[in-house]
Amino acid sequence: MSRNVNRPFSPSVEDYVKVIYKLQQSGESVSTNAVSRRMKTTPAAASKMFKVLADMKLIEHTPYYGAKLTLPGEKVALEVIRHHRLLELYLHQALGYGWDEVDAEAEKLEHHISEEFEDRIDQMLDYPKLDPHGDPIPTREGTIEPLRGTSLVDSEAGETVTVLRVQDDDPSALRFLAKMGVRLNGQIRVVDKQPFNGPLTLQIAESEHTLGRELAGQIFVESYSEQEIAVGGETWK
Amino acid sequence: MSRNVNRPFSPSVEDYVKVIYKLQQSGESVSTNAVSRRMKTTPAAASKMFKVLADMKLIEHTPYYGAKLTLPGEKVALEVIRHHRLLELYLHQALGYGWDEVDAEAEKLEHHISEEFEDRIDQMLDYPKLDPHGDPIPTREGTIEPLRGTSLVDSEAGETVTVLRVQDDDPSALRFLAKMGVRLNGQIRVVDKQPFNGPLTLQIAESEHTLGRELAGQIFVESYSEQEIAVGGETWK
DNA sequence: AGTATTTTTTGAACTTGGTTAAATTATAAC
DNA sequence: GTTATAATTTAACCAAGTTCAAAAAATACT
Repeated sequence: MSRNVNRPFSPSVEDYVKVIYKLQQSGESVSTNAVSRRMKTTPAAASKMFKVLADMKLIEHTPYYGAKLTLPGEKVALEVIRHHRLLELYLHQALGYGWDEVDAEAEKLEHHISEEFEDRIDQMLDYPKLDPHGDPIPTREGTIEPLRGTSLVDSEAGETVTVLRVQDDDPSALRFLAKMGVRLNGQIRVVDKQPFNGPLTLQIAESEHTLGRELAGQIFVESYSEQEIAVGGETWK
Repeated sequence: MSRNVNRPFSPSVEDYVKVIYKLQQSGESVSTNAVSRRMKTTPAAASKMFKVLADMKLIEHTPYYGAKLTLPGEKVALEVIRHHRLLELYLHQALGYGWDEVDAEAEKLEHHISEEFEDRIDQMLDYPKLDPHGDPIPTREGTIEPLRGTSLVDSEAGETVTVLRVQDDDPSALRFLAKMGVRLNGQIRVVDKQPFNGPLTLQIAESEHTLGRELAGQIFVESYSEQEIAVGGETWK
C-alpha cells in the first residue's frame, strides 16, 4: 500500500476540494459562486482559490465558466471525505455521539488525523462501508461506491420504502427526523402525497406524520422489496 | 461547570503558551531563544509572538529579560496540556498506539477537539489522572498535580526504585527504553553507578543493562518502599 | 571600565487566506 | 441586437505568522 503518505495540502485547500467534489456530483461544472456560498466566504475568495487549485493541478478551471476536479483532485477529495466519514462513524460507534453531532466534530478533525489514525479506526470499525447517514466511505485507494437510493419525494402514495441515506448537513433537521422515527434501514410507508408541492403523509413504525417536500427530499430510499444488507452505520443512539 | 466554552486562541498561540508553560517549570523566566528552539522557528518569530501574547494578557513580558505566564495564560496552557495528555492516553488505551507514537498524534489533534470530545474520552477513560508517560493530566478546572519522582541519575547504587514517569518528547528514546524493559510502575535496581558521569548499570526484570546519564536523567522514580497506587497509564502495548 | 560577543528586538518582505469595491464577461430581456 | 442584470474576476488592502538582516541591549572577557 503506497498512497500519499504525506498530505501536503492545507486544511483550506482540502476543504475547497471537498466542496467542489460534492457540488460536481449534482451539476457538471462548479462555479465560484456555489463554492463560496457553501464555504461561507465571498466569491472573490473562491475565485482566487480556484487559481491556486488550478496551479496545483487539482482542478481544471475555465475562467467565467467553472471548474472540475482533475483525477488527482478527486483523489484528494475522496481522502478527505474518507477521513470525515470514518470519523463520523467512529464518533458515533465508539464515543456515543448522536446522529446530529458527528458532522461538526468530524469537520474539525478530518484535516488533522494521520494515516495511522485513519487505519486504526478503520480496523476498529471492521472496515465499514457506510457512515452513520448512509453515505459510502471511500476506500484507501480513492474509490467510492455510488450514492444509494432515490429521493423520498419521488415515491408514490402507497409505497413502502427502506431508508438508505439521509442528508447530513443540518443537525437540527437530523434531530427533527430522528424524533419523527426516521432511522437508517427503517421502513416508511407513504400514506399520502398532497399535490401542489404539498406535504407527504408518512407512516413510520406505528404512527403517522406529515413531512414537507423539502425535508422529504433529503431522505433517500429504495422500494422495500429490493433491500440489501447494510454493512455499517446501522446502530443509533 | 462553565469553563471557557469557546477557545478563542489560534493553534499557534496555544502552542506558544504550552511551550512557555513547560519551559517555566525548569527555569523561572522564559526567553524567546528557548521558545524558538523548541518551536523550531526563529527567535524573531518568538519575539513577535511574545508581544502578541502580552497584548492578550497571557504572558508578562519584560523586554530583553523574558516572559512568564499570567494566571489566564496558565489556564490556557493547562487546557491544551489536558487535551494532549487525555488524547495520548486515549490513543494508547482505545486505539492501541505505542508508547512512542502517542505524542506526535496528540500534538496534531490537541488544538482541534471540542470540549464535548474532551469530556467523552475523559469519561471513557474513567477520569484518569496520569498519561501513558506518567505525567499528570490537568483537571477541567485548570489545576494540576505536581510532577512525581526524582531523576534516576540521582539514585544511588544498591537502591531499588519504581518508575513513575518518563520524558515523552523523543520517540526513539522511548522505544529504546521500552526495549530495555523500562515500564511505568516497573522496578529498577541500580546495580552500579560509574563515576565521572559514566553510565549506570541497572537490573530490570531478570537482565542487566547499562544506561548513559542522559537517558537515565529522563526517567523519574521513587524509592521502592514509598509506592502509591497509580491511577492511570498503567497498561502497555 | 571598555570592548567583544551573544541575545533580543525591530523592520522590511513574503505567504496564505480572507474582505470590499471596481472592472469585466456572460446571460437574459426586450 | 442592444441593453440590463447577474456572475466572475481583478485590484487594493488586511491579518496572522513566518523569515532574514540590521539595530539595540545585555553579558562576558580581560
